[in-house]
Formats: sequence, C-alpha cells, structure tokens
Amino acid sequence: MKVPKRPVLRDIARETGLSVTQTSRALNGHEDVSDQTRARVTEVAARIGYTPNLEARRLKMPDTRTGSIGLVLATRSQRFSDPYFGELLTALADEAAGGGCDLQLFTPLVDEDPTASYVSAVTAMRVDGFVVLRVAQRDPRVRFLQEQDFPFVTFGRADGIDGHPAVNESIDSLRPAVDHLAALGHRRIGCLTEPLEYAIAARRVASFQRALAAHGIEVDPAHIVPSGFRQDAAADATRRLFDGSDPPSALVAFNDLLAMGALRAASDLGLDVPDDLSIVGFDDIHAARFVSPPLTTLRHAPQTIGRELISQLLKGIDDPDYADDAYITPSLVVRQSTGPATSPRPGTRR
Amino acid sequence: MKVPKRPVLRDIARETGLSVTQTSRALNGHEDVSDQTRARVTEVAARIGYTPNLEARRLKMPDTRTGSIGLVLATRSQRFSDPYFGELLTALADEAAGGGCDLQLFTPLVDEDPTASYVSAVTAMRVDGFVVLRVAQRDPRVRFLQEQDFPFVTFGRADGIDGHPAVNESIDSLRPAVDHLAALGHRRIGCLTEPLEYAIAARRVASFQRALAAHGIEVDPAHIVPSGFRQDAAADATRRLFDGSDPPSALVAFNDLLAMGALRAASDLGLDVPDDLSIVGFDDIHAARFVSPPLTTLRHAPQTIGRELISQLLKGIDDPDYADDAYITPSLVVRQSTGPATSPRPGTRR
DNA sequence: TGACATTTCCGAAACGTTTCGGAAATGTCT
DNA sequence: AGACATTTCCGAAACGTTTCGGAAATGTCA
Repeated sequence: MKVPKRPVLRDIARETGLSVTQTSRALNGHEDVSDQTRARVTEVAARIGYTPNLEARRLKMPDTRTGSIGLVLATRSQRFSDPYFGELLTALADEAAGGGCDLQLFTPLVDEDPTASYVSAVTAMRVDGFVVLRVAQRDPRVRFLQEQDFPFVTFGRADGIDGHPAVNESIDSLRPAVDHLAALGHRRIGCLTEPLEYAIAARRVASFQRALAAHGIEVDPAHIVPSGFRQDAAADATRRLFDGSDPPSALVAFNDLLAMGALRAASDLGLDVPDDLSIVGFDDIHAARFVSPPLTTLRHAPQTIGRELISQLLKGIDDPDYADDAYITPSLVVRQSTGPATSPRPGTRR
Repeated sequence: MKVPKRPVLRDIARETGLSVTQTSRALNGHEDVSDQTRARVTEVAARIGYTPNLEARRLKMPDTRTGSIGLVLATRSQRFSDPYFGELLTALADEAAGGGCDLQLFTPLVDEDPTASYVSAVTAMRVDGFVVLRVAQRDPRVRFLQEQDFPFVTFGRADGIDGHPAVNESIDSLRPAVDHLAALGHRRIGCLTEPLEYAIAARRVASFQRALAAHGIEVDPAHIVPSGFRQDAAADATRRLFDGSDPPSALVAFNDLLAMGALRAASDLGLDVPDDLSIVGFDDIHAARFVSPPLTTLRHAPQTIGRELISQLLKGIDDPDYADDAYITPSLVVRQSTGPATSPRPGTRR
C-alpha cells in the first residue's frame, strides 16, 4: 500500500525556489529572511501540510525539549492501592497540558528494578523531566535522577536531600484537624500513619506533634501508629490501640483509606463514631462522603497538588539550579465522623 | 558545565578496532558477524554504557515502533467527571507496560479542537497507536484516525463503523442485572442512560431491551431516560420519572454516579431503597460499597477492560487489517440497593 | 562611479544510525 | 595450485534537520 510521503523541508524549497537552508530559517523565525520570503514559505508549508520531523530536529539539536514529562507508577503489584491516585493522575495530566506538555506514564514490570524505568527514559531522552511521587527517605530514584542532573520534582522532600525542586506540605498541614479536635475537647489524640520511611508520612508526624504542642497537649508515642497504606492494616492497628491501656478519644489518619479502616475497626469493637471515637481522614477521596458516618477529612485538592508539581517541575527544567519548595496546606472539611469528647472510658476488649 | 558526552556507536568502533557498520550489525543481531566479535562488541557496549540514540534510529527507520501508546483525555473542562476513569487509567498504564509500552496522556486545551491532539501526535509520530475512550456515534476522532490509517482501538463501536479493532460490551451485558431484578419480581424496570450519542450508551440500551424481552417484559419508552453523566442530572431524571403516571419499581443506571444520583432523588422523594425502589449501578467504583444502601452494581473490572483494550490495539498495530471485536461481560455484585418488588404504588409528588 | 555596509541568501557539513553493495579473508574442493 | 563458496567485514550514502561561514544582491554615501 503506497502511502503519500509526508512533506519535508526540501519539498518547500523546491516549490519556492529557495534553498533548504533559507526555508528552515524562514520557518524558525530567523532575522535574515525578508518578510516577503517568509510569507511565501509559510504559505507553502501550510498548503502542503508540512510538519517538522522531530526526530531529525532533535538529532541535530539534542537539547530541544521533548514536550513531555514523565511519571513512573509504582510497580504493577500494588496497582489498585489508592483511589486518590487516579484523581491525582488526571489532575497531573491536566496541568501538564496547561504547561504545553503531555504526561508519559511508565510502569516497571513486576520483576524489574523500579529505577530501570527512569534509567531507560533518561538515557533515551524521552521526557524533559520527572515527577516522582511517594518519595522515601533514601530514595534510589531520587539519587539516580540527582546524579544524572536530570530535572525532576518530588512530592514531599526526603530529609536533607535538596538541590531539586519539590512541593511539600506545610508544616501546619495537620493543624486544622488538631485544632478542630481540640476545640471539641479532645486531649488524647492518636494518629494512624503511612509507613514512616516515606517522606510525607514523616512530615505529617512532625506536623501532628507540632500542632499538639501548640495546644499544650503532650503526645503519647504509643498513639503514633504506623498502619501501612490500606484499610486492613489500619483496622488492625486501631484494634491494637484499643487493646492498650489508654486508648485515644480521637484519631487522625494520614489517608482516607486508613480512616476507613479505623471506622471498620471501631464498628467491630462496638465503638460509636463519633460518640466514642472521633476520626479524621486525609485526602477527601470520592468515597469519603459516602461512608458512614461521612468522614471529616483534610481536603487535599488533587488539582492544586498537580498544578504545583507541574509548575515546580517546569521551573526546574528551565533553570537547573532551581531547588525551591512550594508549600500546600490542606483544608478541613467537617462531616460527621468527629464530635465532642466524652469522659474517658476504659478500652474495650474484644 | 561540561557534561560527559553520551557514548555512540563510533566510540565502540574505535575501542574494538571495528567499523561503525559492523558494530551496528553486531548489536542488532545480524548474521554476518562472528560470535567472537559480537561478544567483544557487546562487552564494550555494556562497559561504556552505550544506549542507542532513538532519534537517529527512527530517522533512518521511520517505521520503527515508538513503544508508547497514546490516550487523549477529554477536554480539561470536564476533568473530574468520573472516578471510574482514574481506575481505568492506571489499569491501562499497567497493561501497556505488560505489552512493553508506556502510556502517553494528551489533554486538549479548553479552547482547542479535541482532535488537534490526535493530529499533532500522529503527524509527529509520537505514538504507535491510540486508545480512544467514550466514542460517539459519529466521532470525528475516529474518522480522523481512520482516514490516516493510524492504528487505534475504541471502547465501544460506533454504529456501522468498522475497519478497526474495538472492545465492545457483550450484547448480554445488562442481562445479569435484569435477571436479578426479574427474579425479585420486578416488571416495571427503567434505566438511566448516559447520553445516547455515545456508542456504549446505545449499546447498553439495546442490551437492556434485549434482556427485558427475554423475560417477556415489554419496555415502556418513557422508562428509558437519558441522564447525562453526573449525579445531578440523574437525580433530576429520577424525580421526573416519579412525576409520571407509572413509575418503575426498579432502575438500572448506566454508571454508578447516575445510580448515586437516583439514590439521592429517592431519598428526597421519601422513597425507601430497596423497599420502594430497587437501584442497580454500573462499574462498581470504589464508593459504590460505601453509599447507603450499598449499591448493587455491574462490576466492570478496569483491569479487564484495560487488558483487552491494549491487547486489541497491539494486534491492530501489528496487522493493519485487524479489525475484530473483543467482548467483555460485566458481572453482577449484589449489595443492598435491590430487593423484592412490592405492589405498585402511585407516584409520589413533591 | 567606487567603497562600504546591510540585507538576503546558499552550500556543505554535521547529528547517530542503518543499509546497500561489494571487498577481503578464510575454508573447501578438485 | 586454482576455482569457488562461505564467512566476516567495511566505505559510502542516506534519513531531515540546523548551523557555520561566506557569498550574492541590494542599498547608501561620497
């Protein structure tokens, strides 16, 4: 099947009687081409439907932008971990488009080193920069990108690692939740954290402690409990908390899934939410308003995060020395999973 | 800042004393190179960290695969329309990776013709093929891709448009829901459809009618009501349905959001679900099990759809003449929004 | 008119790869 | 030894673009 060859610069040159050189310069807005010639060239180009061959261009000018930014998803195994992730993803694609880029999704195969995706994308120069999500304290991906001097932005900043832009949560991130609970009379407040090796989780713990301190509340270390990422782990953690001697009267979970796990555990334990236990979540995923009771949660608009992430990355691409933080602060949406503290009651055993 | 130039074929050639030609052939597995030299070449290549320059390669061999498949998202405006979409998106990326591809996301700008994204991606040869979602009966995107002879796959097949692979819903798609309702004694069953210009919506209506017919139930055209994509529209539609003379005792909605809208309308109208009205949804989004009552719904595993979509597209890329349908059938998950039919009761006015 | 500056243009080379056609080296047979 | 086939290799050209250095054309001034 004979397909009509796509037009190239030489076709325009032949048509206009100019040289390929001058044709190129005309199209690229150089100075040394007369207005009349430029008009003629652009006219012909439009007429025959010329579009530059990007491969050839980038071969000649290796520093040209790709116009796409990369995102490598977690390994295939943990794929359906997080409903919030889908929302963030579309927001990212959206904001990338606003910045004139598309978003390229890489997924390492199960048996593959997760950084392999970065390596291949970087060496093949397929993207202009990366956004890396869910960064760990000593993240090999960050280390790799850093030593390649490749532009990237992280959500959350690993301790003491700088030299690259990031968007981070405000240190007062947890403040609205703690204020809310304190105002309701809670003094024994616990938290369900994501694994602490993740930068954001560590950040939130710090924020949590700081907010408690602001209210003169001392934190019980036993009330800060790592709960994985998913509901099951959070439910287990909650149950264990209530096996202890001094269970909290309020719990703030570091994502809504964890909060939902706590909700289920409370129901299993025969605790009423919010009468016996107040629970606040984080993220405000779509399901948050439909659980019962509807979840009070810290709303973290995905489009805000997406916008900041992309904007920071774009700055980092333009200027290799750019390494600032952008801060975002979630806002509290109060629903029915939080209520006034009641008098302390002994932990319920099952 | 002097960055160490990335190694090229010539570097290997110099190192081994071979020609660039032979080096290339060694790396690409051609026959006319001795085992010994091939070993030497690959050794050197690995040692100095050579990776082929894809731009150069594709410049020389324009038919080489890009290794990425494209997806253009709906316009920015309707961005947060669908929680199901996020799930499908990650599933797609996942399955693409399984097929050795990455997924490239394009988002047309608000004021832009949606097909522009396709045009630019196609002419710049940035992807090997497209998956196009939510296809309309006379879809300009489909028409464009078709006349470009560019590989693509659709979810749903526009009436009478073939010549390209698609994944479609089984004509018995709605059957499990209707069977379930009929077994509960329902005879007056309505449906809340997405806009009928979308291929999938039309398909589901056909499937719905067919399933009713199988039970000897005649369909009341007034009970098939287009309800947009979102909850609000579905709630309105439901209210209007109950303004009518002969409201249904059961409703099947073509996505869970619509079902949730119906749920809300029912609550507004003072109807009990499922006692006064049974509702079944479609998709089984994450929130479906948390609404009250938990939604009986047709589960449409996103990873199944993703897998079929990618697999069909890959076949279409390999073979330009491939144009088969793959069929998927959702399965019913029964929760508490459906129950036995009660005696007819007059429509409630508000 | 000639000298000079300015504007507009062009040829050739280069980016890194693959392929075409053929050449050199080696083996095999008589 | 020569004739021939087989194995292994190589030079040159090409893909479409941009850029370097300089050349031609045009304008300006005395």
